[in-house]
Amino acid sequence: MITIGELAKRANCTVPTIRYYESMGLMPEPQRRESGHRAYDRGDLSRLILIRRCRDFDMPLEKIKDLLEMEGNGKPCQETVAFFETQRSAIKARITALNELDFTLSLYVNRCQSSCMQTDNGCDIYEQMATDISHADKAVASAL
Amino acid sequence: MITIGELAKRANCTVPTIRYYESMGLMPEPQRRESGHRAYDRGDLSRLILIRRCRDFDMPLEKIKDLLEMEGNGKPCQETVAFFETQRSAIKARITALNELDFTLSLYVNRCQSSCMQTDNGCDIYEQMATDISHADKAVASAL
DNA sequence: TGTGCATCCTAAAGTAACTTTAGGTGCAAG
DNA sequence: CTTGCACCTAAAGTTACTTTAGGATGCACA
Repeated sequence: MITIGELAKRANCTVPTIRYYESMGLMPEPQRRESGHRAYDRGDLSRLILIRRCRDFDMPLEKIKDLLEMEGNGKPCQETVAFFETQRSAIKARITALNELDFTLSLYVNRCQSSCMQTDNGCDIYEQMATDISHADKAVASAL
Repeated sequence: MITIGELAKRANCTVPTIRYYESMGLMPEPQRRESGHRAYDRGDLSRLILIRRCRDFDMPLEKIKDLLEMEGNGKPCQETVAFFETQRSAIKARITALNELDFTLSLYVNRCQSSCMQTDNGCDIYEQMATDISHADKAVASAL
């Protein structure tokens, strides 16, 4: 049996986060020591790691709850796989959008470095940003 | 002069978002018609688009506010460029993390599709997720 | 045995960036 | 003239946490 602090360390999250998951019904109410301190076992750790992993995929807590409740009942695969495929699409779209943003940022930075930061002319980065509604925006808008 | 609905459409955001920005001091209090309806001009549109663009870069509203306040005072470049460089690093890290997540998801999906979804054996996706603490996790943990 | 100091407890409030709701006004078209 | 859409304000709700307040516990060290 391990403490909540240990559990947090091993699952790479904070102590209040674990208590929060408990209050939301994602983590079970654990056993307690005489002192009242929570005592967790290996199963709790697995469950918490699973939750964190799903959160890495931006799965909302409600969905994770559903998934965890499905866990016992035979064939969660169809639904889980479908959800994961959806997540993969979202991830790809997000990557595309981020690449576009990175490109746009590089333009701004380069322009500043080669122009206004050298010459003491005024900087027009704000005008650029406000007017530069490129194809990137549509990608971003639809992906996020 | 355009309505708030028009402005929202052109800046690709919602009407309440604009009112929210106003309440946060990012958008100025606009002129009003006799009816009390807000009336915006071209400058307001530029400003809003600039704000949205910064939000695309995940710049927090407070930072955007600072930037907008710097706008008049000569040389915002140094600070802005530094911020953008930081954002670019964050974006790159995020892309790396997302690629790892996508890869991990593809493993799960492939495994289900070639195994339990074919054979009616039980699905071990949850066990996989709970135990598979690969190198990806560290990347994710540090990038987000 | 005391005495710090980290860790634990609960309950409640705060955070970011919006969205949603409730209850009402203005305006153009049929 | 009434139907329906866009607008108004103020307040509460959302998600996934984090932070704070005010105590209790556990453990190493003198």
